[in-house]
Amino acid sequence: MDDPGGEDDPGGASTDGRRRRLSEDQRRQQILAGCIRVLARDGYQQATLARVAREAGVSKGLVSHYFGDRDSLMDQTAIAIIDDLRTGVARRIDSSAAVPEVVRSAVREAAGLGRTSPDQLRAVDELVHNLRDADGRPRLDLTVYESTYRAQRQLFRRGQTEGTLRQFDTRAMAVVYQGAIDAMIGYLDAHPDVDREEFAATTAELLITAIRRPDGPEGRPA
Amino acid sequence: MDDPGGEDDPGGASTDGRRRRLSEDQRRQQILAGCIRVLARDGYQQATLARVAREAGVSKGLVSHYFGDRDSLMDQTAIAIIDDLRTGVARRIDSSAAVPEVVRSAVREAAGLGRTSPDQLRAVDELVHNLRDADGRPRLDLTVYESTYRAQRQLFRRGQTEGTLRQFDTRAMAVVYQGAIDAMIGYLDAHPDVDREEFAATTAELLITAIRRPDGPEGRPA
Amino acid sequence: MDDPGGEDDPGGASTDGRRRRLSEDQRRQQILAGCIRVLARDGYQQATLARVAREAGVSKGLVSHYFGDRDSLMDQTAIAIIDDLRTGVARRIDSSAAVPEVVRSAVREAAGLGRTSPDQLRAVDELVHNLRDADGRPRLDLTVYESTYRAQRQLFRRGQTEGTLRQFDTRAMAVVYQGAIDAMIGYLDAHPDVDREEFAATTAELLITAIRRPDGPEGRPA
Amino acid sequence: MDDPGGEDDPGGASTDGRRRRLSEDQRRQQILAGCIRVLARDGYQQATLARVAREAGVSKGLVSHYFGDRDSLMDQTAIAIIDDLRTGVARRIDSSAAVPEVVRSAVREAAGLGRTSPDQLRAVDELVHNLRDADGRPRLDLTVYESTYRAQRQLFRRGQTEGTLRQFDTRAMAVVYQGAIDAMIGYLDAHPDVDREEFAATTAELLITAIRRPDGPEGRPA
DNA sequence: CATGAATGAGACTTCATTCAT
DNA sequence: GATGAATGAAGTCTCATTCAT
Repeated sequence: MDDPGGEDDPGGASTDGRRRRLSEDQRRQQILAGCIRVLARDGYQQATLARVAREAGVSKGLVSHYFGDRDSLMDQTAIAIIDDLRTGVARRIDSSAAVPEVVRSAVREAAGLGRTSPDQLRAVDELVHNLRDADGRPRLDLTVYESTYRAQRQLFRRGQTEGTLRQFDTRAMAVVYQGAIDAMIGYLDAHPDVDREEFAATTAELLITAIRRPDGPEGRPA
Repeated sequence: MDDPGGEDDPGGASTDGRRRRLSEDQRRQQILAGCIRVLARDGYQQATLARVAREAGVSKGLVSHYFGDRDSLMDQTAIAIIDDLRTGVARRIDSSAAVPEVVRSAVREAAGLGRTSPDQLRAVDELVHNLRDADGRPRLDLTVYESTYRAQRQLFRRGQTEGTLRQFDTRAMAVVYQGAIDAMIGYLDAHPDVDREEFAATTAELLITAIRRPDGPEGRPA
Repeated sequence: MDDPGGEDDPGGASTDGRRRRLSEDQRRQQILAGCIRVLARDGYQQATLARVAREAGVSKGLVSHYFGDRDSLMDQTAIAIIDDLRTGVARRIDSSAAVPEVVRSAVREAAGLGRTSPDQLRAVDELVHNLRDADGRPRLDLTVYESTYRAQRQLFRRGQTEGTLRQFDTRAMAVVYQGAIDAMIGYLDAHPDVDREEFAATTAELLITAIRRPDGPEGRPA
Repeated sequence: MDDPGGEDDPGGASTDGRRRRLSEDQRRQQILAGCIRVLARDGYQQATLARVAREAGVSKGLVSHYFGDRDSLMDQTAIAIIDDLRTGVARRIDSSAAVPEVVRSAVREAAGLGRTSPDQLRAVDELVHNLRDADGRPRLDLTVYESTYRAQRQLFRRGQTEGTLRQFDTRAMAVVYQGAIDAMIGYLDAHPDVDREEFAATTAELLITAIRRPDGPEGRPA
């Protein structure tokens, strides 16, 4: 192999002082990764351009070059994370299964994210709570949650139609459900000693208990 | 009394040009109220000392005088809000009632807070997500939630002992429960058109369904 | 006099490290004076806020506090200089005298400005040539010159009516006249060794020769 | 000739994506033309290397390659413009004609430049007012104007010797004359609606009136 | 030769904090 | 006690310059 640059250091600071010319996409990924790490570790306020650049192993100017101003960087970081997380979870869930099973899978996957993508979760939390529009109003709160709620209500309605779920207000349940998931993620993040699989399974059963058809064909898993 | 300023203007900017000499406690309340309003309206980042002072109708210097530096002001604001909210909710709930009834009351009260104290809720949310220790780690997340979880687990255990609740993992359920409450508050805040009472009642029943003893003495409300 | 602050240091940097609380007007004057000196000495580009602040003997923050952003500072500096110069010259000229005499006075006063207010002249020159609107177009060029031209054309017309001046295009002459004045100021500024009074008198006669009624009542001065 | 690029695109951005290999001189002209356009349109401050390069249709690196640093580019641009303008005007003027006629031609040509070379005039104005030596002092003011004044004084002396001009201080008159020309150019630039030929002729007569021998052989033009 | 990705110095601006009044 | 003028430490952003490709 002639390629002297065989190392792959995706998202890591290259600490050799040399300039490296990377493709635009590689650079953007590198910077996004640094931004996510800083957000997760230091919070939105401390996620200054200087820190992001240092974490990504690039100069401050390059961050501005690729992402414009700070607001834009944070916006794009949020979008990238949300997209990533959704894609990943969606890929690992068989959403055509019986609804209680989908709920189990989704809770399990959500808990799994806390292990596989803790930085992304913390970062997106920072972003959701801090990004604001130019007029000062929260930027992501509504958009993100509304689309999530919509998908969950559709899932619940399917379960009701299929008879695995009892009748209930899908809107309220979507809020309860998502709130429970987020709280679980936060709890697991704060308590690394807890058995994640077990906690997720327990949580899933609690939620399923709230929604399943009491005498329905879906009982507890063996 | 010669004092012409007999008015009580709790939390409002005094627009008469005269300095008023208020008791230390009144001043602190005045400043805290301003801080809460700014946090709720503009978010943590924009809650600068200048804005807080202007909103409270006092000088910047006075804020520093009473609360030290910004971090300390925010800390004390968070503590004051949490204390306020807890005291208020606790006073309006008969915690000795049957557990499902306590849950109904608590959910209803939580929803009511969104109407009576929206600023406090938004402000405390900002604070919980942004306050950090000197070493950069989140300051409130653990402390606040742990004590809440503890109280809720005790409540659930009582219900299990008394037979109104079925057996379940109280830890996981506390997390689900608190997550649902928080999500409901956020949802109601973002959707002012929703009937709060009804949404809260619906939410409460969803949660109760998850925990009540199926054939227990506690059925659904008439 | 009880006033302990008897020193007058108009426009000079107070180099004692102590804070001094001055009236808003004094501070503004102090900063404007510093800005003018820097513009005159270093040019528009080098007139950074840091230099202006250092020259004025205040902190950078104070400049922003009183003048907003850099553009606004420069705008206000330009306005202040132009106003100053016009007021001063107008006060020293008897504009009701015969027009050739007014021209002589005006040229003499213009030349005098180069001695009494060289910094203001250099500064305003920098500003006129560099200030631009938000859309990138020159900001002062037109406004300043148009009003000057207007006044001069009125003067010329009076002379023509009174018979001291011959008939000529007052618009073109206003342009020639003002161009000559500006050039003279620039020349005298670049050649400090030249006898200003004499050069101004000579210049004035050249201009008067171009406009006076050949056989009019106004001949050359003895 | 293998060179397929036989077109001459003086000063235009080449929008075909292909690199063209041009002679050094062509490249320099291309860049200078871009620099002049940017200076004329956007002013000295906004004439960044990136903009110049984009306007010229070359890369930033090439600008640096051919012109060294920004100061050097601007210097060379100024020199090129001044040289161009002088050469052009000199070629179109019969400087051996009677002096009043030379003045008429020169004023007319100066006015014509505003039509044929407005960018060059605006650009050189920006440069004259902004270029500074390393020690911060104006770079072009003196040099440029001194040589101009010298040439004009020689012209005036010839007129005095030949009897077409009266006796006057040639130094002061050179200043008046050049100031008038510059002012006229600026005025015409700001007032495109004005009849340039007529304005120039009027201006020329005003100047000639100031300097011609009253009873000399040169009267007004028919 | 030519490009433009990458750097880093430095400008502007905001704001927590101090302190003379 | 109370004020807000004043400071100075960051932070964001731009851009001249360098250099790997």
